[in-house]
Order: sequence, then structure tokens, then C-alpha cells
Amino acid sequence: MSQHRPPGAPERPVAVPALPDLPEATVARLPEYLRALHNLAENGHETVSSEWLAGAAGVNSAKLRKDLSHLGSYGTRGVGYDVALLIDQIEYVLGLTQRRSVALVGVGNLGHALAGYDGFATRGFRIAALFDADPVRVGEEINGLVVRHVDELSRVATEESIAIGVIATPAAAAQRVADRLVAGGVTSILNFAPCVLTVPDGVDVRKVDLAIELQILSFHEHRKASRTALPAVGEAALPPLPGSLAATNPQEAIGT
Amino acid sequence: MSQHRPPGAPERPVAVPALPDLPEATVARLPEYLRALHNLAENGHETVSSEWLAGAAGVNSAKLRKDLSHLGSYGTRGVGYDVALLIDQIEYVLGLTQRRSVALVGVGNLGHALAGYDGFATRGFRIAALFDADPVRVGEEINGLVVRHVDELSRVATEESIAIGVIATPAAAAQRVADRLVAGGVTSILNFAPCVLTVPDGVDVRKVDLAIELQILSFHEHRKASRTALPAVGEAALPPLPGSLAATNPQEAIGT
DNA sequence: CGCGATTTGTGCGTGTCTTCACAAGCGCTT
DNA sequence: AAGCGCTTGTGAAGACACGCACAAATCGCG
Repeated sequence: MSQHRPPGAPERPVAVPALPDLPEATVARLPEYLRALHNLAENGHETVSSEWLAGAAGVNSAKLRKDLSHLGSYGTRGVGYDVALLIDQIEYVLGLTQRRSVALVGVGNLGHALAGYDGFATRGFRIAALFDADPVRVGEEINGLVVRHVDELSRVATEESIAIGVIATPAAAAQRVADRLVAGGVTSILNFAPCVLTVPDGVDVRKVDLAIELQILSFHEHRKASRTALPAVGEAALPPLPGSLAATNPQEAIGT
Repeated sequence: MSQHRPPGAPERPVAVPALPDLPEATVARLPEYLRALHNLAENGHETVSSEWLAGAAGVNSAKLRKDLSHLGSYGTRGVGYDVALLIDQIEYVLGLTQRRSVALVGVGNLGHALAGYDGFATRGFRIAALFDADPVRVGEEINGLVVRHVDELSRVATEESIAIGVIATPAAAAQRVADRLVAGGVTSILNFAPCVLTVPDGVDVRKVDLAIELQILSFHEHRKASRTALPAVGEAALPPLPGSLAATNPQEAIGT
């Protein structure tokens, strides 16, 4: 950082005042660093080197250092990063210093699981309301929350200051749910339904599609199979041998 | 493609013989195209333009055309793409012409939901076995499948020719599960546990972390809040007004 | 007090991905 | 049969991301 400070001047321990402009790829990795840092903190480590942290997060150490440098990080050359300080910095940048309220729409198969998922609560999110369109499910209590009818969605979202909406409905219902979330003032949506949502400018949508992940893996399976099959055209009958895992494939480990 | 064919010669309806080398970014989008195409086919459409398909998949039309051109696609200028043909092409490239067997490890909260998720079966995958380490859960029947103990994982994976392993266990158990999957010959893993897996070369891992998605959204919420707050420093007391959704933010809609 | 070991922060070359813009090709109409 | 409108496929440029490699900075030790 180009932030010189006269040796005697008192340093304010305040977090960075303005939010730096982070590359999207960096933002996507910060939560991973944060998770690794919390693990370290629980084990009593006070400092960590970029090499170590990068290993724990599964990335290149140069990439990690560049990511951290973007948020004006306070590492110490020759020593490493202060774990507690880095946790604070990342949590501040990610906006995790305030607990955000989440509305979950669709308490079917997947929605039920999400409603009970610990990872949300332990990482700064509070599931504040559950919704479903099925009258049979409305009224059901899950984890201490009563499922409300989706007609109340917009009103409740406004009242409860919902920051993030999670859509776990069938695809056919997803767009209407999204519209209601937006009408209720929600500007961030996590969509598990297999469809594309149309939202106004200023609303962020992230999509998670479990089947797509499997299909991507399927492609790589297919590719691996054709790679080991085709070169063997001239090699007659090399038996299947499922034991040798065909090593020496130099570029594996698919990122997100 | 540069594959001229004399007007009278019979065209073999065979798929592309060798698997083209696709950019990873393209592979990640193909399943999305495929879903949109299936929707079109169900509605009776026979052809589709790149513009239309791109809209349905939420991408730029030039990107879509380049993606499809990579797999030597057979579009017709002035007309568009043949829906049925394109479906076949993409399914072939993704390796979906053969149904792949999936092993699901960890039938807790999330695992239960995944075991019952329709999207797997309807898109070419068969959940062939369930596993858990908890003796209480072993023996339970879910969707017609009996949960087996994780000690049997390697053996069953080999016997049943499992192609893909899905890990839905706590983070602490994930690495050991991955090791057993690899020992059983599995070379593709979908990891829902919040941790980094170490696997040999030739094994592909994709990670899905629900909490990370929320944290990324949280960052954008934070950024939006600070963008609308900071410029108002000189503007005294502009009230909260939760109604105006702060439009005119030209670059939204976050990709994966 | 100085030196060497260590680790951060970053400039720069490289490769990938995205997007624009347009030529080439196809079918329909006249 | 010729022309016209429409759509694909792709060359090229720009934007972005990655990773190497090294200078700068800090600590500990002699």
C-alpha cells in the first residue's frame, strides 16, 4: 500500500473507509479464505503465511497475495498475515459485520434442507422467513419458523428488511417469486431453480444448479474416457485395468 | 464447419467422431443451453435462432454462437439451429448419451434432499447408492435405496461402476470420503462440504458451497449500500425510502 | 549494529474469455 | 433466376485473470 505514516503518528484502527473495487474473481475467493482463516483461528494460530493460507484455500499463493492486496491488506513482510486482523478485514469487505436476513421461498425437498442448513447461521446469515405456495405446507413449522403463504412475500420482505431471497421452487414458479422479492425491496437473489431469471438493473442474481454441476463432470468423464480409448487404437487389447487411475494428466482440478 | 458434402452424397447422421477440445467456460454453459433447448422442443419448436436461445440461456448471442461453433455445430445461416440436432450434439459432447451412476455420501439434511432431487434422474443420472457413517442412518430406505455404511464405499463403487461421487458430509469427513471414492475408481467428485479436497491427478473435483454464494451476494449488498450512502454525504437527511430500487446501475447480473 | 533469512506486494508477460462487427451463406419472394 | 433479408460463423480487439519472478520490507541473530 502507498499509505505512508510518520513513525510517531497515531494509527486509527478503523477499517478501510471506502469499499475498494474488487475484481469479481477475487470476491468469489474471499469467502474461501475466510473459512480457512476461521479454521486457523480456532486452532490458535495468530499469523499465517500466504503460502499456507493459499494451500488451505486451494489456490496459488501469488493469487492469494494479489487478492488480499486489493483490499489494502495489512500483511507483514517476513512474517505473514495477522489472522484475526485479516478475518476482520474480509468480513468487513464482504459486509458480514451486519447480520443479513434471508427469506427462503419453497420448502420442498431442497428448501427443507436449506432451512435446516447450519452453514447459513454460522456464517452471518439469519433465515428470517419461509414461504411456499402449497396450502398444505403453509403453517408447518420448520426450525422454529412457520411457513407463510407466498402471497405475503412482498409485504413481509419489506417489513423484515430481507436482504437476500433464496428461491428453491420449481422452475415454473421461480420468475413470479423473483418478481415478488424485487417488489418487496430485495436486491440479491440466490436461485436454485433451473431457469433464467429476469430482474431489473441493480438486482444481483446468482444461480446454483446441481444438475449442471453433474453435467460438467460428465463431460470430463467422457473426455477422459475418449482420451484413454483413442490412443489405444493401435495397441490392440490393453485390458480395462480399473486399478491404475491414469495419472500424469497435467491440467486437472477444475475451478469454478 | 469446413465439412463439405456433395449434394447427392448420403449424410451419415453420426455424431462428431472425436471429442473437440472445448474451453472450460464453454463447457460450463452447454448444460444451460441444453435445458433451454429441451424447453423449446417440448413446446414444439423445430428451429431456434442464436438470439432467441441466447436470451433463454441468459448470455450474449455472439458468445452462444462461438460456443456452438466449437463443437462443430450445424446451424443454417438465415434460418437458425435445428433444435433436435443441437440437443443430440450437446448431449453427445457432454457424455449424456450413457446414463452415469452416482454415489451419494452423507444422507443428512442436504443429502436427503439430493437423494430425492428429481433433476438428477431427469437429466441422465442415476443415483445408484447411498452411504453414511452414522449407524443410525445405515439401513434407512430413501427413494427405494437402502443407505449403506461408508466402509463399503470403495467396494461398492467399483462393483457398481460409479462414475461420479457426491459428498454431502460434514467437512471433517469429506477428505476421507474422497479418498475412498478415489480408491473405488471414481474420477469425478461433486463436493458440498466446505473444505478443499486433495485428490490425485486425473480426478476432477467441483465444489458447491451454499454459504459462499450468500457471502458473495452479501458483498454486493454491501457495495450497493455504500454506493448509495457515500455520495449523499453532503445531502443531509435524504430519508431511507426503501421503495426506490436504485436503478441505473449499468453492470449488474453476476455470472458464475 | 549489520546481515541473512523470510515473506509480502506487485510489475509484467501470457493466456483465456468476451464482445463487436462483418463477410459468407441460405431461403424466400418476385 | 436474381435479388433481398436474415442468420450463422469467425477475425480481431479489448478486457480480464493468472502466475512468475523479483524488489522491498521486516525480523531475528550474531
